Amino acid sequence: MANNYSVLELNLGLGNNNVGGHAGQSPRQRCPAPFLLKTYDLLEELGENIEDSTKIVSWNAEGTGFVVWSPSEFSELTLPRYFKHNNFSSFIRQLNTYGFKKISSKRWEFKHEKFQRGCRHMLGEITRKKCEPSVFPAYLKSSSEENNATSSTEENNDHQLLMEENKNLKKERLELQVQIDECKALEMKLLECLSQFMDTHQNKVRRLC
Amino acid sequence: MANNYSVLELNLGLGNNNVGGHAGQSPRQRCPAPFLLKTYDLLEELGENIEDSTKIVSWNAEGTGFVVWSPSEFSELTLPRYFKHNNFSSFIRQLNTYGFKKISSKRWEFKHEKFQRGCRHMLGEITRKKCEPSVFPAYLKSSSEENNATSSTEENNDHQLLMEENKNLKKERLELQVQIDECKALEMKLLECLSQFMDTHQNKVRRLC
DNA sequence: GGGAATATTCCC
DNA sequence: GGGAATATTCCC
Repeated sequence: MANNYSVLELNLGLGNNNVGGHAGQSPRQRCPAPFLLKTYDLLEELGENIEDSTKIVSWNAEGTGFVVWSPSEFSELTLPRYFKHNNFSSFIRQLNTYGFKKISSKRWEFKHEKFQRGCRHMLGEITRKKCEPSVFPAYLKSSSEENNATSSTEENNDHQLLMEENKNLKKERLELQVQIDECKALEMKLLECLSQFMDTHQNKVRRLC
Repeated sequence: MANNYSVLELNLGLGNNNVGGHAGQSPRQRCPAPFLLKTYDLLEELGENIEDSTKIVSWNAEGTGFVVWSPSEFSELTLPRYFKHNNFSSFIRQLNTYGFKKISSKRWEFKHEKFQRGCRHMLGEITRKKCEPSVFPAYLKSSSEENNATSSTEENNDHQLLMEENKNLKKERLELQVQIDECKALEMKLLECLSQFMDTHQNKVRRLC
């Protein structure tokens, strides 16, 4: 009773097939994130068992998205059966993380190009959004902390900024390294191309002489 | 029944007092992480209600650490009342994250200098371990975590290291940027070379015909 | 033990 | 919506 999600949890963590050697940008098939599988299954299962009048959540008419008809019931009843929480906002946060769009201001309807009825196999093409780092971001924003203006506040703040900057620098380093790798790959291709061209050319000239 | 942790969840997320402007390395008082509060409370509450013979988990005799006497019961019964899971290994992972040490090979006993019976107020001084990527090799790190090293010295040292790392990261960034520029320049040359070659080749062939 | 990915929460 | 901290999971 207490753990009525325990069975559902079994398919958690399959997402690790994602990370192996082919973690590139390829749109090829991968093991879908647990969140996507659960959300998809939830729609399929609820669609079967519940008649229209008591719909909590369902695919939209075209099957190109889904609608949460009753957020309160969805949160109370559906969410805890599939996830470790019962907060609608956490569910929305995940949708945003995976690039879903809210497509109506009047009802809770969401779409993702690769999330459609009957297309469970496409879920593997949906990826998490990545965060875009720039070295000097957030700390220009921070407005009102309860200013315990002590002598050490300034120092702490300084320290904070330094850590923030370091973190961003590390992110940036990673990105630069990726750029370099891509650059080198392109170089290789160009060189190959060039040498192949030279061979062809020589042969042609030889024949013509 | 199904959500018997719902009340306990109310104190989740108080940890946000942590993140504001003063989230530095300072050993000053902060709002303890939810994990620490829950683990502490769990020991206090269970200690009151359960007689020795059925102990699942308790403080050790000196109150300087705690013992999980029955991991299986602890996982099944205790964990889900305080956390969103019932996996002993996840609990251990959190202990490690917060710097607890397993201090016996014979039983599940854990200690953290700042985690002691009757000292709920010290929990705020326990921080998560941070991951520290390369730039700064381990040889400058202090070995023993348990030094009560005076606050200001530690802070200064930390700040020093941070600035050093920051400097190195910027240097490295510059080098990476140079690499990228070189790479791109080479690319350009290769492309030029290729196009020039193609021209020459065409001319030659034309002449030879 | 700890790295790293995903999940959940809180805040802007 | 999304940034960022903490929590949970899986893997080495």
